[in-house]
Amino acid sequence: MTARHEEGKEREKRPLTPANEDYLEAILELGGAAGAVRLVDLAARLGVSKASVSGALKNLKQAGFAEQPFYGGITLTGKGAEYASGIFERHQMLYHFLSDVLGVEPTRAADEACRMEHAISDDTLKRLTAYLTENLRPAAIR
Amino acid sequence: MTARHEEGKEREKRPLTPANEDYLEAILELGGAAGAVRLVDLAARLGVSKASVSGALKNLKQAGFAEQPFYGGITLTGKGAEYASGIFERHQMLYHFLSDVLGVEPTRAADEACRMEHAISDDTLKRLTAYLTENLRPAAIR
DNA sequence: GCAAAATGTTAGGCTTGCCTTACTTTTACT
DNA sequence: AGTAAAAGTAAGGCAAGCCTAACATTTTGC
Repeated sequence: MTARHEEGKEREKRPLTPANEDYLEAILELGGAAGAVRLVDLAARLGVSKASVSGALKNLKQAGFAEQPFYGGITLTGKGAEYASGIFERHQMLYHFLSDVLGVEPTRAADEACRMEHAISDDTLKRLTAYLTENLRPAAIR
Repeated sequence: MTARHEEGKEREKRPLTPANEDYLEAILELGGAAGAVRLVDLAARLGVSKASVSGALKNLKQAGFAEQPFYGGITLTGKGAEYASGIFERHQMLYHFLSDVLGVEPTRAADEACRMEHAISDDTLKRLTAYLTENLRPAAIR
């Protein structure tokens, strides 16, 4: 969308929009890597309408990240689970950094982690994880 | 826009959209706190069309962040300069962390800092700054 | 001082994401 | 089995941001 952040070269493309990444992440969180989730629960979790979930799900299914064999049975494909785990991990690491290291208030930390998790690359995630593991080990890695 | 990140309570509202924040930041970077900037240069800097800048500028002027007394003379108001500085500082600190602390490659670090700078609160900025200043002082604070 | 080049603005469109309202389909309970 | 509740889909809208093309204005450079 945004032209100013031109993905000119091969700047580690993201196949999914931030919103879609959120949906994927929520499926993982509600159902685990294999469990089935209901559309209605996703809507409640994300605070959006059923219609929004339905629409987003269409993309995820087409792109091969999710499946829905019958009424209510939304699951992740292998590819989807892997992708979702990546997002989830970004969230955890950012939350950990904000909350445990910087001391940001939990609610705020969660909120900000949610918005940053779509911005960092695999490379940065790896480095952040290493940094947090090596340099500081407060609380536990969650 | 997004409902899922409900700004329900008083969750430190941001008066400007991320895009508008980018415009403001670019005005600061091109012209300094007081210097005048041309629309065309903003467009080039941000990689968008003149029309997009013109449109965004209308908001910024109406909201009292920018002024344009004559052809090409785009400047920041006091309020605008302050706001822009805040965004700029977020960018600097995030870049510093990514690049100097985590060792992320400069181009990538700049890119990711750009996208995270709209997500962090004043409080987090303060904490991040303190953390970087106290715990690590690699290279210089830039 | 006047035409050409540079600059800025308007109008009209497209995409993404989200919402509401009104269906349809499935499940669940008696 | 048959109806009420729950779940899912479709249609129509809205706002943010961006684009192009056409138009208006201002500088510039003979």
